[in-house]
Amino acid sequence: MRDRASQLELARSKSGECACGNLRKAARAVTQVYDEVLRPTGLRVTQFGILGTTMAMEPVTVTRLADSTVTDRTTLTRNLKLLEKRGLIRVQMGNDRREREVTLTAQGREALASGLPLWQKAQTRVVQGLGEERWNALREGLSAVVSLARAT
Amino acid sequence: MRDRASQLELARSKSGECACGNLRKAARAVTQVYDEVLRPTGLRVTQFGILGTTMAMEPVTVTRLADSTVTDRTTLTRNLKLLEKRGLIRVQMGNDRREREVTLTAQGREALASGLPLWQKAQTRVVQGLGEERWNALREGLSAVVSLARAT
DNA sequence: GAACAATAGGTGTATATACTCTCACTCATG
DNA sequence: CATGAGTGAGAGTATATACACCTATTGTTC
Repeated sequence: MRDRASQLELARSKSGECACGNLRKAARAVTQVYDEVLRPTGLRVTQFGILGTTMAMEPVTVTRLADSTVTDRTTLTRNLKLLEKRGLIRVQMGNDRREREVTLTAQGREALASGLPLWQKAQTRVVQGLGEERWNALREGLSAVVSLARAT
Repeated sequence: MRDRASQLELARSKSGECACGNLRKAARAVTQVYDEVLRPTGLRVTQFGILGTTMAMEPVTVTRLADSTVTDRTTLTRNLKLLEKRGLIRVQMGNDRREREVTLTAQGREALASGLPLWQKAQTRVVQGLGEERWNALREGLSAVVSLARAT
């Protein structure tokens, strides 16, 4: 059963089981819901999320923010640049001059506060659609997956 | 309690709860595991997944493949182009000349078969790390999320 | 205190993703 | 069969993502 043909049969039968594929698929699907709802704000869910996390951690360095969101540091650098260009965040040198400290601007806080009801709308749609119980289970599963992947 | 300050307090407290943010975070984390393991094949998990899905559905049109993977059609077009350039798939005109039919090449089947053990390694790491039971619950939750998002 | 390791960050390049717009083709309808 | 609606696909543009490599600063060790 180790010949090429049976390997291919195996691949065919397993093509829908990939943990990564299923996670990415769900992320794409849900991203479209949130992006659609957030559209009036001119922000995507990724950007809105960075604003929220920054709010919760500020002042915060690029690396700490990247760790917290499980994003590559260089990815975050580029995402931050877009928000900075729009005047929603400030990125300035820290005491340790290797570090950059990220903070929200007044405009950024405004954008976050005014987008919150829209975010809540999308969130409610998903959470109620799943049901609280299922949502809690999913949330826990996602959290476990992240820990597991990071530990590797 | 509807003033700006309390809105911001709310945003701060909810910044970790976002369904979309959590899904995307988990997808990033797991993608790194799979991409790392698949590295010897020169394929990323996205590409490997497209090969697998194509295998299961071939011959398949671009739109049907896009629907099945919950990917925007234009995204898939670009992903397919990379695989075509490497000679792993063939994209040719269908009987309905608007359609493009995607099939695996011999080289594509070879890549899929030879990458399968590596994929299995990553998959096992995640599934066993979570435990079968939790993994099944997660899988079901992801599936529900996709249905829900698509229905919108 | 000079040399080197360690840490924080950015650039170049490549893939992944989706929206808008456009083109090509098919089909239904008169 | 002409014409317009509907369908399948690609191009232009912009964001999201990460790896390899690089620079600047800090800390450590002799």
